[in-house]
Amino acid sequence: MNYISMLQNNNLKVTPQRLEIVDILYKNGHINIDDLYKSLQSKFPTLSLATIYKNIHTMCDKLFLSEVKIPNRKNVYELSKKEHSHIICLECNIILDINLDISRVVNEAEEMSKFNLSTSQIIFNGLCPKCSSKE
Amino acid sequence: MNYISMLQNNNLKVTPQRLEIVDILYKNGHINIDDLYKSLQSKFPTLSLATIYKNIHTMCDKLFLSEVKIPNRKNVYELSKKEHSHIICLECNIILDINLDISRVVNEAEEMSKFNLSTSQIIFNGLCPKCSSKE
DNA sequence: CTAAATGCAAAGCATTTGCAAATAT
DNA sequence: ATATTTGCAAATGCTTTGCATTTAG
Repeated sequence: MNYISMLQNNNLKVTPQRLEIVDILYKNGHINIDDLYKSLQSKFPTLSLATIYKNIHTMCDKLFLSEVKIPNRKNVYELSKKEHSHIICLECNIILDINLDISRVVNEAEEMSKFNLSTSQIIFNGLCPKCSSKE
Repeated sequence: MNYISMLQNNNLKVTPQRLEIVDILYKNGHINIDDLYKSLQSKFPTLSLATIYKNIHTMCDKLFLSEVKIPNRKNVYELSKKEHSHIICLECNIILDINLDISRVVNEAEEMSKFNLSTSQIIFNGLCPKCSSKE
């Protein structure tokens, strides 16, 4: 699906700033506000942080962006997609998506807690292959 | 293990403020800075937020407190214990600990990613039994 | 042409810092 | 007696708001 219709479907005007924000998110996967700001500076020298905050929040409200809260780190944002887990290298800080079958664990959690579960967040921390081999 | 030796073992002086903070954490399980502040007001009318922040951070640094980052909520703190997951009611906001066997999922994540995993955070969202029955 | 978005400056919160006074050991 | 901790006030930093100007549709 292309960014333009994604914005239009949500009654958001297609501005160059928004297109670039979405493009950066698409290419980077996960990015925090400051890095996003830095990435946008060259293309939009006058762009303000306020614009980024406003856009990130409207897009999160429209549910096509998601906020990811990672321990000891600034929040990062990603384009919403099928529920997935995150895996983070404690050395080089790379963040990857990973699709796991967690149904067993969810079922166990429901049985134990008697909760009716709807969503979950899973973050794994460790060392990526490159950083592992350097130790 | 008692709070006093927990503080002493970490070269922290045993002040009434610290004892009460730890006691509240022990009784509440999970609490955010503001609620902690409110809970302490009656016992310590002059206690300042700065003291809470300083203490929470030194205790987190000493690793006997842990910060839990929950989507759409303020960070909460808990006494460190065996790794466990959290389960949160979207209706009444209660936060519970749950001990699950996640070894299969961790193994699968390691195989798929080739990461060397050390820790993980898992948060489940849903409705608790009480809130489920009200719907 | 109109409603929405941008960008600036100011305001608002949450958190941290500096420092004098109080306290634990 | 000394080093640490507390609590205040000020400072910092991140995020939001208000508003005039610009832009998309």
